[in-house]
Amino acid sequence: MTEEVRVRYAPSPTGFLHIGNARTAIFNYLFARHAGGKFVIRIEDTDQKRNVEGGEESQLKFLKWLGLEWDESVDIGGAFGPYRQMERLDIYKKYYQELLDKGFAYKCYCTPEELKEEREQQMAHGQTPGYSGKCRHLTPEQIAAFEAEGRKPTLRFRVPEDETIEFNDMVKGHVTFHSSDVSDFVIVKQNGVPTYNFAVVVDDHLMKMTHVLRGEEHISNTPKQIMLFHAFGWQEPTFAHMTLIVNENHKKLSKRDNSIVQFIEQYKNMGFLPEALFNFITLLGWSPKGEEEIFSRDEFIKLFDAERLSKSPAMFDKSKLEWMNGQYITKMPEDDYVAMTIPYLVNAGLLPQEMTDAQKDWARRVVLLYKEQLHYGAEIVQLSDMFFNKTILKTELTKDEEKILSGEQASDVLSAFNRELKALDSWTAEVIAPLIKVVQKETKQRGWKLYMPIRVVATGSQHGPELPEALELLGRDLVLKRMDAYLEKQQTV
RNA sequence: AGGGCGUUGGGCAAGUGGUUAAGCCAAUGGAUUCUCAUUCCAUGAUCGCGGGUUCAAUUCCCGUACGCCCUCCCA
Repeated sequence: MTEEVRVRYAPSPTGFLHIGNARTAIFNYLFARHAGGKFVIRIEDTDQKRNVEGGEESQLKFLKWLGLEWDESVDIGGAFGPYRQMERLDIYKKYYQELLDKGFAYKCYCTPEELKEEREQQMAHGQTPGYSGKCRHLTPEQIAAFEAEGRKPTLRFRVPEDETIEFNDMVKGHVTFHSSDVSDFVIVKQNGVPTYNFAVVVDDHLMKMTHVLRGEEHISNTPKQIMLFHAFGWQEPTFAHMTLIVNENHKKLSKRDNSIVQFIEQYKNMGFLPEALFNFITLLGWSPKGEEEIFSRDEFIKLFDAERLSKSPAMFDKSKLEWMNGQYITKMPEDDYVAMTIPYLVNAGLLPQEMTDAQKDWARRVVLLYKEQLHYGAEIVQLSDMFFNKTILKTELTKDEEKILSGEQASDVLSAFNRELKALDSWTAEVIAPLIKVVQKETKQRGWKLYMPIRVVATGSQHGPELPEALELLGRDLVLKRMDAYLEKQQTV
């Protein structure tokens, strides 16, 4: 019988969910679901100083928003709880006591200051920084003396002298470390709380994790953890160290990096869709077999294969994300699209909070004009700008606009069109469109020379959606005012 | 400084001991269109560098450069 696959995403609540976190969570999730196994979320909150208020909540909230579901965690419980490390202190105690009793660990009375100085000395002499092992063989008298001083010890793991630690990484292949490159590391801090490297091992064992998929930055922690597994006589899980995600400068994405939008919440606020983000993030450091790039969550579950995790760093390509999100927006149901975009216009003060049915309908039509080209929700504000800018007569024209209006034909076209528009008793794209043809016949102008003058004067911009519909939505009043104002100015000049 | 890992066109990325070295994004050029957008077509890599193994290497081995990660009483 094969063991049930169990994997976990183990965030520390030191911040909100960012791209890197999300990627790790997604891969674990896909791996578990693909194998029909369990996906667990465990909160690693042993660094109380760095924990931030709301961090844990935010992690779960945005994971859920992205479409992940988990089988065990702080919020829904499970058979292997508690799932918050600070609630597992008693459990850890039993295990580190065991290591102490068996001589795998010892008490270290060095102060942080002493250690820091030691490190700096080593660096200054060009040596590899690392703990010297000073407290490895303390006599009972020395210990008593330290205790009498009121010093509180940390617990350090006694790293074996001359041992090769190796493992088969699902991504990197065979990886080897030598124990002499690892110095005795702290497993329990002065305050009695275990460190990450210790707690992970105990938890992963107790929670029966079969695989550990995590970021590559953990690869050098792995030998430490393996030594702990061995000290306990436990079988270590299979490791998979995923590529880092790097920014445009090829640096690891860090929470403090401002060159890139990091947090899932920010993407949500900008109007990125969870499906698109999920899709995009999954393609960071992993690739499917064929040529397709757009996949649903269920398709990913079916396809996911850890063999195809890539070894080299993935760069976060914002423009591709925008493209991908645009693909999802294009396929979105119209109602959803409208519901997503309108709030951005309201927030920008361009639309009233409370709208009449007519206003709603108008806004809907405006917004729908851009459905195919919108990359993300917030972009609607700039894209639809021409429907909210009520300037009658532009005073400053761009070079192109000047060129468009300077032609002799421009005024003819404009006055002819203006006259036709005024004769209209209704105002819809359907009745406006034929008028352009009428003007075409009358002035013998067509194409660029026909449309552009009208567009520039009536809409105030040389770019925009289909002219007749744009004019309809701009409204009769505004369009006529603009044309009149322009023509009048032409005459006075 | 030590250890680990990586290196395929601007970005992502597939792939193989002998191929025209996929595909996507971006860029540029072109076609269509009143413009933007859309759509379509086109354009670009001697696979970091040097050596070796081999009839043959981007693919295997060694070295080197560069990059990144770790070396914390952070995770």
